[in-house]
Amino acid sequence: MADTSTSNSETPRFRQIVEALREQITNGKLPEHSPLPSERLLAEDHAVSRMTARRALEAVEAEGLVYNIVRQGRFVSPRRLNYNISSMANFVSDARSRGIDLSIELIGSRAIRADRHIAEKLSVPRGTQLQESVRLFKMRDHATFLETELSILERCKGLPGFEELQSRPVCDQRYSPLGESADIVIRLHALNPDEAGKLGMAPHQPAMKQEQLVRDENGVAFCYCLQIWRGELAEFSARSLVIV
Amino acid sequence: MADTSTSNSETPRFRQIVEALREQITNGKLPEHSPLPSERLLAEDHAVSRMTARRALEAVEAEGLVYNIVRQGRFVSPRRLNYNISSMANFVSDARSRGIDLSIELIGSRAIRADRHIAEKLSVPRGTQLQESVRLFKMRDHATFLETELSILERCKGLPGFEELQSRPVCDQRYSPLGESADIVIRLHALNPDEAGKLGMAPHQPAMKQEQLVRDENGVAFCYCLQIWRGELAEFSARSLVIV
DNA sequence: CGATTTTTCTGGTATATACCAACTCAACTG
DNA sequence: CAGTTGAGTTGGTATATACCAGAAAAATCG
Repeated sequence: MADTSTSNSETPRFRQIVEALREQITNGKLPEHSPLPSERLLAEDHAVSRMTARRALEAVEAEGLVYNIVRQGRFVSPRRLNYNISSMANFVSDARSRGIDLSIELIGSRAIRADRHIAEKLSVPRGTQLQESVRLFKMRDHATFLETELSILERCKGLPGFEELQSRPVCDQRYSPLGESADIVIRLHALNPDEAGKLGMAPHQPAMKQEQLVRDENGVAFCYCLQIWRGELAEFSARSLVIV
Repeated sequence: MADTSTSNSETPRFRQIVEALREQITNGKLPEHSPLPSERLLAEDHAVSRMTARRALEAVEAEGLVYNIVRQGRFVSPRRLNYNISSMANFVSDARSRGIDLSIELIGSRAIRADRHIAEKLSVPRGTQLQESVRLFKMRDHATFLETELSILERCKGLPGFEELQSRPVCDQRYSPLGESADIVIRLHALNPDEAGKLGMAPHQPAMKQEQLVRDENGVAFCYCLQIWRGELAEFSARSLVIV
């Protein structure tokens, strides 16, 4: 029986396997979307147990180099999708002009009433009528992020093309007549089962959350937008003034 | 022997334990920095194996509710530290004015020469002399993020107080004479062993990476700054113009 | 040849066990 | 009483095994 401890090698075995996998991916031996060896095969190749091989695969997954389709296998992640928060309104056209095959799928759209949480964010009374739209953004049919938009119906229904444009992304010119500024918050987020399902991931996986509170020229909020990004695909950029 | 499969319950056992833990934390039964039950104890409490209890603890850890000190235990995370990228220069004073006990430890400071990677970022020839400063930011002695600052020596050594201020954070007024704007990139990042050690975490844990490229009034970059944040403590905010 | 069934593959969950390294704290020693 | 020792704790790594559910490919059937 092999040594089950870590005494004779300073770096754990699973991390050695991680190194080997990372090498193959960054060197381009494994191109985007190509399959990695399965847990069982990798275990055999490196003469370790399946659980150890699995830990290695989970680690490269956590690094963002690899994504996972539940009972299908693990694949090399595509490049990240940049979201420039200094130029939100042009996100979709910017991405497409860079040659990215970005598609948007409308998952749901309905009228709801504000609960306590969202009412507080938008500074409206509880029960205020809101329009909720949920969209899935994909790169080359690969789910990238989920967007939930909640806008105050009373404020937005007069906007040109509001009704028919539910399938378009938030803030993509649509709000030009109203939109002025947005408060943005970005943080790490662990996927809940619902989000995970829509993004084709496992729950508890690390992801990125972006919240946007869009205000009109008077500073009054009229739209709250929540984005949940696959962590390995998210990249937020901005240009900031150092001196205020 | 208990049922080892998941057939009779739709939600896995470890996720049920996650729910229970999350409940205790968010309800305030477990205050900040208080210890969670150990893996072995939790396993006994819920009548599962240690590995299952461990997975539950790793999940709440991934959610950011809990942090881990390697051979000591797991503890409830403190609140996040906000970093306003629209007001970088005032980060430290802003935080302190909100009553946060923020301290900065200078881990290293030395002159180095630009390698290919950093030379490209700063648009300088390889081998250019740079000043590297590494700082650890702590909240109440709790490591929060790691900052590596690389500034072009030639450009910065004339600045008032450059030498003695190595222990102060980047962009904290210090660069006022030069600083004008910064290009910022934020993404998910898995800790490498070095970063993990300095932050008191395990490698491969999800973290946040912020890169800043600081430019002078002519748009010429003179400082590159890399921040590695504990994922559960990072919160980036900004105010953005929707219409450009 | 097309439709259906079966087998094989995938990752997901779960257990029981084992040893290691580092930390804590109480007991002991000088 | 300060310093050391040692037992007990903690998480980290690793194995071997087992069954499940779903996807895909192969074999079979009509």
